[in-house]
Amino acid sequence: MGLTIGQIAENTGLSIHTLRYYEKEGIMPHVKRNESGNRIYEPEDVEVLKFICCLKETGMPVKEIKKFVSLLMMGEQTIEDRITILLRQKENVQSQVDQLLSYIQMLDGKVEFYKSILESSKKEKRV
Amino acid sequence: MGLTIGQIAENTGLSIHTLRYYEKEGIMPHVKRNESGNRIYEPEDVEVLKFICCLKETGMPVKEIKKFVSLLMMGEQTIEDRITILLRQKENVQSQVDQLLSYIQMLDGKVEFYKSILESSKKEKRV
DNA sequence: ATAGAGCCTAGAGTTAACTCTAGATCAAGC
DNA sequence: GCTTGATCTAGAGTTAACTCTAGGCTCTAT
Repeated sequence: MGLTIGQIAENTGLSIHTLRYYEKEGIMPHVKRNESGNRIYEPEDVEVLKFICCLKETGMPVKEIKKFVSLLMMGEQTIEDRITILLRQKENVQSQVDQLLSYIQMLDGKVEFYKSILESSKKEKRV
Repeated sequence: MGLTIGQIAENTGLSIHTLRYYEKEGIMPHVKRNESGNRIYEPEDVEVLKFICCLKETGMPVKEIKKFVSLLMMGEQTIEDRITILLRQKENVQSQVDQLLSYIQMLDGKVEFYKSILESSKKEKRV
């Protein structure tokens, strides 16, 4: 068993092109092939892919993801390095969240400002 | 009074090139010039620029920022449209935040998993 | 009056991350 | 046996958002 590239594209939202690109670039470890050379994704490949998407979506550049994946493929002696990378990434994401929350404040402030302009122009018309 | 492009670059962190590019692309309204043709940024320009940075940092593409800025320049009759855009952007940012928080969970989960591997390999050595 | 700093424009170049194309294989169904 | 649909590779093309270059002003300090 295992899924074809088309099925994976379907249920990750990534395109087939992107999946092949990820593999070519070493962002995704090599995936097994069947007799006719087609990629077959096993459940653990799907897991890895999802985690890679997490790294990507939180803004880790492809080059660094590549580094992380190469640690992955080197086995258990790289676990401490992987922890270090992930903890740094987590801090990173946390400060992104803080930034975004302050931008929400800013957007809100502007909306309120605009609303107050609308209010006062309504009053003017009423006068 | 007013600030030069170099001073603005200094205190926004944007490069001089980027500031000119923003103006050329209509992302930033036209800035006044002095007698010798150099840009002079007034406090209100700085305000607008900061807000543009907020839109950009929250993921609004340059094309849409452009649209927003053109509404800005059309005056008060576009305020309702601006509110609509900003509220949509706010929702947008809120769901980014939610996403990021769930990714933090995921990173944490992986770190814990790695730590448990380290723990159990320590025990093995001790045995 | 000249050297240097900071500014100008137009337009070319770069980078990251895809995205697509061409030409080929291969298994399944009519 | 032939078409259709999914897959393959290598490599070219695209897009967004800058980033830089060349060649040219203008003000200030020596």
